[in-house]
Amino acid sequence: MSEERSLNFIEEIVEEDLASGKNNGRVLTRFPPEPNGYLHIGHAKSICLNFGLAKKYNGQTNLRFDDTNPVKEDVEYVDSIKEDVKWLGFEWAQELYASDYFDKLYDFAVALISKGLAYVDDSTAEEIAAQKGTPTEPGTPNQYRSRSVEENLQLFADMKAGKYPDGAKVLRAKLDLAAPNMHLRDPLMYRIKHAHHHRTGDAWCIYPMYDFAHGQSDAIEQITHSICTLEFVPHRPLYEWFIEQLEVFPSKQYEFARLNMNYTVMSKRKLLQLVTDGFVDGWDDPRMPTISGLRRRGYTPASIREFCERIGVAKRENMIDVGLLEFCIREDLNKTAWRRMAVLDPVKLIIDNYPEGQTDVFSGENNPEAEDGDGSREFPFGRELWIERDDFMENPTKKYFRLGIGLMVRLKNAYIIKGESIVKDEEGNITEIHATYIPESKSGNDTSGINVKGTIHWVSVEHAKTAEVRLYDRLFQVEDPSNEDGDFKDYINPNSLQALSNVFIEPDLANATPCKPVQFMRKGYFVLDKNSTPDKLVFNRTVTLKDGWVKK
RNA sequence: UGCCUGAUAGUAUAAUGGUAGUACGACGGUUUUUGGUACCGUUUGUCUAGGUUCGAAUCCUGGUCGGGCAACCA
Repeated sequence: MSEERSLNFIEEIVEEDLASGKNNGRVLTRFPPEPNGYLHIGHAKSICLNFGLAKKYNGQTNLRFDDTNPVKEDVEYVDSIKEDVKWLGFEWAQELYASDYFDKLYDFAVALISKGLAYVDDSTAEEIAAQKGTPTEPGTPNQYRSRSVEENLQLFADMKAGKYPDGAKVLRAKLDLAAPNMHLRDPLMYRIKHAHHHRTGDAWCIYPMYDFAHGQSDAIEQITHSICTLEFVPHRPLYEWFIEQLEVFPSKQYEFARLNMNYTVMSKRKLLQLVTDGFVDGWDDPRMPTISGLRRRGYTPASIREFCERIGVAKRENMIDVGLLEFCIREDLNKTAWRRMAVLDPVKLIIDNYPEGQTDVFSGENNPEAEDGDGSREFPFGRELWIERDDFMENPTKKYFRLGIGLMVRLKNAYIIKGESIVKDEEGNITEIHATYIPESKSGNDTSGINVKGTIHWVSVEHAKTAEVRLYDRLFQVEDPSNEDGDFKDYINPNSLQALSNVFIEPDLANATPCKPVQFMRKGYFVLDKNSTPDKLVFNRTVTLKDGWVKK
């Protein structure tokens, strides 16, 4: 089936390269995160693309941390990134760091200075910005641009030696201050930062900029296909210029459109704000579009890989409906998750004609999708049960086929019952529903001849365990919070988390284990939260079941 | 009034000069001891105006609209 799928434009490029014998048939990609935040679903797209390509064409992928800005980076992020990539199911050929190449990069810079293609500029950031001109006006050179090679060499060495404070000088490429492409107007190559680096410590006080680190790292590793997102398209001429001047391995850069998904944000900067401002419970809050958040929410690696496969890879801006992600996790979990019964919003059901103190034990298959039901488990039945409050309707509409006075419904894996009467408190809330059961309708041995339309889930009052259940909704109230007026945080959905502290679950659920998703029948897929304990079970709802019932 | 880049159903994504497909969604139906699943069916599209061609989503020209670019961020 995968051979029937048409190729995306990058696969086409790779196949052309393979056909023409380029790189001797070698395919080496890289995934290059900056360790300044946690990975999100957009990174998953890039991971699946880079690792998937290598896998498909017998190549390899390096994990390379783009750690050239020490003030923003941290080992916490390095560790989380490695965990997330592994969890998604991918193996990198080498774990590398741009900082591994600092010596090499320094030599590259010296080489460019020696060729008269780079110079040390003493201007302030503001002056440099002003001298760059605007997109419609060319930039103007300053006096530093004409410094001699010897002077530049000495100054750059002094920069490295720590003779100057932050911001005092920068190293710039000498290109074209009138270039229509702003990135070619003498871009910065090095800046001074007396900052502690998470790997190189205090060995350096000058750090290369992205444009003078990324392509060079690609070349050092002999990356064949360097895949990045669309905003780097205007950097490509620079990428190629440096490679050409340095006469290093000619890695090629290709750009695809990043993933956007509605009702969330997809930038590390914004996600960091949600974390630091306390709108969520950390990077792995189940509402976050981070890999770790999705994992805690109950998403599986396979479902995320499938999602990345389905969204495709192209060059046009896109906005993916979060519904597609939900489809992918339902599709996966439907086949694997064991079915259990849990009553989220309980109301008491009393079966008047069922003897007090009597207990039946019923059983139900773990998964009706599996050949043999994937085994089964037992659960007790008694005179008093918890059922879902909205599985009863006092004045049922014609199309409602659950419980009502005089209406019959099947208790899943047990008996058919008929609603008889209700008891209300002073405020008019239903406190008890009374019903009678049909003894001949016993599940698996039904001789009643009665056909009911509806089946509802239930839990025995006497035997039920309790749990906390957390229901999640979209984090934002609008499709594209970043594109609205004002601050994106103004559009946060105040009801994105609903915690139900008194949920009744069938006894077998006490054996639930983390990482093992379950389906609460008719309610959705759930997974144990990382903070769950045997004494206080906490379930996260991954996703609801698709609801084909439109009320009214 | 610069440069780069893109435009195909509601959303994504194919068709690489030769019947505009697929998936998700929506809608309808069959099955069902989950209003789930499965299965079947319906619906909706080439930004625009010209041109080349026997034939254009595809090639050419103009326009329109979207995105990116002027960080000592990546």
